[in-house]
Amino acid sequence: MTSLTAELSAIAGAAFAAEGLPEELGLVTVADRPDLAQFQCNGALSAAKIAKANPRAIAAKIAARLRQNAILSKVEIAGPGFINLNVADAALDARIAFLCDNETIPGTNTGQGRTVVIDFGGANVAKPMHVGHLRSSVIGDSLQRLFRANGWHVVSDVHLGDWGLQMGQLISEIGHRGIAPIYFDANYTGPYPKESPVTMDDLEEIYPAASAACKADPARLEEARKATAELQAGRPGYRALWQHFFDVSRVGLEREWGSLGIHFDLWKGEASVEPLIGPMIEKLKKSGLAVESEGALVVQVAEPTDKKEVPPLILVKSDGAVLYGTTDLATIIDRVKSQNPDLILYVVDQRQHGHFEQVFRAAKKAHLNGKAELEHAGFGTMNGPDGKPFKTRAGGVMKLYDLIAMMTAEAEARLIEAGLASEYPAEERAEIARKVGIGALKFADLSNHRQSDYIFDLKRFTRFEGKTGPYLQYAAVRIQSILRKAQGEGLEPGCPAVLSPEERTLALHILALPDALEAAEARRAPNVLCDYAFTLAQAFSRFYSEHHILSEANAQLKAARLGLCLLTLRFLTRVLGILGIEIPERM
RNA sequence: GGCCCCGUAGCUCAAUGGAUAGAGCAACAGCCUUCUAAGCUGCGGGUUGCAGGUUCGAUUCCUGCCGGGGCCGCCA
Repeated sequence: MTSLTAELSAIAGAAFAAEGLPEELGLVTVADRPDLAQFQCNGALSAAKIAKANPRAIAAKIAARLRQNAILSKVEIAGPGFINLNVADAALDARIAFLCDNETIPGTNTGQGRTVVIDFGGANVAKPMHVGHLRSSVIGDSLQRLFRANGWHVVSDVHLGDWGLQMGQLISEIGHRGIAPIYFDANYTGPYPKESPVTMDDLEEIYPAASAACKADPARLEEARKATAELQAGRPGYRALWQHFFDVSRVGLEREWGSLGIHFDLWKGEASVEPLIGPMIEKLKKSGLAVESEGALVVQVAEPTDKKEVPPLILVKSDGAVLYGTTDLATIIDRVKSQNPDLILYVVDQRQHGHFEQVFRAAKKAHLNGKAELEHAGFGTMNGPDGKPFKTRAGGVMKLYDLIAMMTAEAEARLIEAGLASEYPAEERAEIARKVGIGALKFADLSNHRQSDYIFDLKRFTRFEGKTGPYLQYAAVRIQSILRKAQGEGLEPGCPAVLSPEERTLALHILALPDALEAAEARRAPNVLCDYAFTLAQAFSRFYSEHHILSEANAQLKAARLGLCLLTLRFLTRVLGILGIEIPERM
């Protein structure tokens, strides 16, 4: 599906070219002034600079050429040289008819089969997911859906944190507690029990205790460091214990992400690239990139042009253990080898920007990244009402599970409060509340600009009025309801025709989907799609309040309007789907 | 101290260098014997932190300052 703006840009581009001007000047966008026109082209203004000519004179020449084209019903010059354009209703009808005849799900093909690896999720083994994981999960998932819609081959990888100091902390804590002495017996080499000595619940208690112990006692921290290094060096008991942590955690994490409708293609982690680390370090040493500094092995990544001080990337600590920069580097090697991607996208907290800069520089210096662009798509934090990162009332970190439960409960309270879904079976109402609660949370998160922080506001997010997830879900549900009723009356949706201003605005917005998809991809910005979905729902609401559909006497007109309902529903469902938001059957 | 991000309506947030800076919430005034009023229509609301610069044109790009957040070698 190509957008109207793309079609018009091509037409205007040809006109500029015919005047001996750059074709790119023909870029046509949706008008900033809907009161004046549907579309605009600002190329004459830029052309004036290039050709050192009067912009209005250039605009006049372009306009004369554009008027030859039947797709345009209006071509006007305004202000210093804006070219304002309207598209003929017949042209709109033709394009809408094409969409109705084709069941293909609208998307674009900016990807053209290129491969992108998207690294998101950011969870750690043995640690419950908390609110800090929400944004990476929700934004990352939306981006993987978006890139797929745009014709990319997407490989999503959860890249679990499973190889750092926290593993050593857990191991040494378990050693202290004497829970499973067999794993600590240096003389015993296996086999080890198949059953994990700890459950996920155990780990959730043990990890904070281990972390606190290390904070309070330097000796314990030293122990944890030693255990980490030994784990990485391959001590069998520790490896076996580690495998139990991983397996137990994965079950819990899959359930948790599953409840959010989020899935990963790969469940790799830092540890999975462990076999690549040794050879990588050898190679870096040989090439002279890896050098010793203050007892550690590092790669210098500072550039003479740097304004700031860029610290070296540490590959191996003085105690022999590796850091996440090391595994990140090895992971690039793994991904290039197994996927040969064109792009690797890291959906990780903005605060780690410096870290990725180091890793990317090191990777490029060592030519590890193949043909892949390396890009950090950072995001801001979800804050509490005080503007500081979100905490529970007690001041602790809120678990993601609890946050979702809170959203769902609030959504159900709102449903009951509004007297909705009250006659539905309790089970269905709970399912609606789940979809609405999660939809509210995702939409609130995604509608903010990715890089900025935002304030969590339970009441505002779950509101059914305004720019919220529930409003959009409701808009879709309402259309579904009309179509169901129509079906009950034996009515078939027909091909829409643009007859009224409301229908025209709605049709124009439907045809603008590719622009939204492309802009969202280019900026890695789901909020663009949130805007699109909201504006689409608003345009539909205006159409809906202006034209009664089922009571329309003219059968042909009724079918045409039902067709517009169906098309709007398809597009709304599609966009919400890319945002990872489900629509209930009814509400 | 150095560097990065942010500062837009009362509140929460948008806006590839373009016209009169937009939404939502809140306030006010209308619209339901008809498809779910969780909606629609109308109405206000701004020195885009401050001061310069580049440009025909700046919320956007550059410089400085003020304010908030973050990062700055052996955690992730």
